[in-house]
Amino acid sequence: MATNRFQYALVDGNNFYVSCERVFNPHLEGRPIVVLSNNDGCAVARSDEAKALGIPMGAPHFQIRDLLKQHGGLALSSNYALYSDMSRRMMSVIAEYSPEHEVYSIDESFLRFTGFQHWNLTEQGIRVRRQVRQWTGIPVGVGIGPTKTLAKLANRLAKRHPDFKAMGVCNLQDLEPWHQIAYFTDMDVQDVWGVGPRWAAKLHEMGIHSAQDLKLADPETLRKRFNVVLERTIRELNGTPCIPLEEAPQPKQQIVSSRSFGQLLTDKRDLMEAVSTYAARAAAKLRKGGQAAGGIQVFLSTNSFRPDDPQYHPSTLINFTTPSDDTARLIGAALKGVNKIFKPAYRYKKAGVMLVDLVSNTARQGDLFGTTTEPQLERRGRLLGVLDTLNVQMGCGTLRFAAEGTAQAWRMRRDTLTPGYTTDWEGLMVAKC
DNA sequence: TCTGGGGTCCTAGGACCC
DNA sequence: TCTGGGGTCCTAGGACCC
Repeated sequence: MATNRFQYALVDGNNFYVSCERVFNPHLEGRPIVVLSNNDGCAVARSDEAKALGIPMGAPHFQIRDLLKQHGGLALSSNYALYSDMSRRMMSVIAEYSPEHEVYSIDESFLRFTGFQHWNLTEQGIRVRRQVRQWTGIPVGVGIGPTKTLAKLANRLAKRHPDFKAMGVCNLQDLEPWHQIAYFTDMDVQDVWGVGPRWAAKLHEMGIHSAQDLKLADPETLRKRFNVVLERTIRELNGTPCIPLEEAPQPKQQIVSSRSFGQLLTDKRDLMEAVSTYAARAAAKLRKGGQAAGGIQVFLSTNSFRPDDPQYHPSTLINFTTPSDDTARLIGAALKGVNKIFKPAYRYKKAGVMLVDLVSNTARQGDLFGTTTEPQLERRGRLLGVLDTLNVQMGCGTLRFAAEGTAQAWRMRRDTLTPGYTTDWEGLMVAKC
């Protein structure tokens, strides 16, 4: 492989949520552990032992409960407050290794090395891995290559291939060309970043089975049969960077807040409470990003896993005359939406809101026909600021609007939630002598 | 009984304008 | 006998990601 000016490293946590739990509870080591999605629905993270039992990603909890029990395993409710905090700690360690750093997801980040030609990046990979482990307790894998797609691919080898697993680092630069071809030929095309199940099936039909096949495919032809995204993937596999490093988070284009309910709902008041809560949560996210929404979409849904039940999946969009970040206004619009689409006699499983047409709060258009004056907006902003601060400091939902309800019969299930070890004074560990 | 949530980008096709 | 064409904007749907 020719030496590029840049090299990318992808550092990501192994079985991240499970690893976060294990940091604080050593009894979880060596056992099949899964972390469940919201509402304790299905497995979203699995320990190696759980994977070895054949538990697939997304397996419904009720289908794997017995298997886990038989093997001394455990299913935990997800503790996102804990995982976000652990993520922040992990990222701050990783960021020390290059001035060019992108946080790609809760457990993954890219580093770019520019002008590090004389460094041994494999050594750097080993160091970052050791340091993250030592400082946060999280095991990570490191993949290094001349593009993001290749770094992802190398990371997969680092975590899964016996040749690299012990070291936990795979640097494509270290491999002889024939050796690289062997690894690429060994990898199914669906395991390439950017190729999902649909495209993989179509590619297999065309005789493109492995990462190596895709690398050698004609980008122009595949662009016509698929789209420009796949063309970029092919070019990236060949060492041409097409996907930029995004060091600053991009402003959001939409904000979604939705949840399945702990039980099926039929009462309109329950739905109104739930939707109000989601609208409030979305509004808080909106203000955190310094944005305002031009509209809000509300949706309800029955349980589509029960095809014999009457199905109903309505949605409606309410546009504002001027963009807003005011919880009260968003809740008001959301409730209007519920009124519009709610029909009795259905059993609802899920509801949500989506904020759309987001604009930066600094560049907001004034309300030509509105009655709200600047000082009123100003006071309103201060009030919402206090609400946000309190909810961050004292916990989400400490201060809320009456429309969100108090009993909240529809709240999600979290039967096996672990303590907020690093995010809640009550969850702090106690050392006993 | 029990099946997640939150995002992005691309494309095709229709509406509309001149 | 004869009925344009090009550009832009918007939306829905489909694919992908974690």
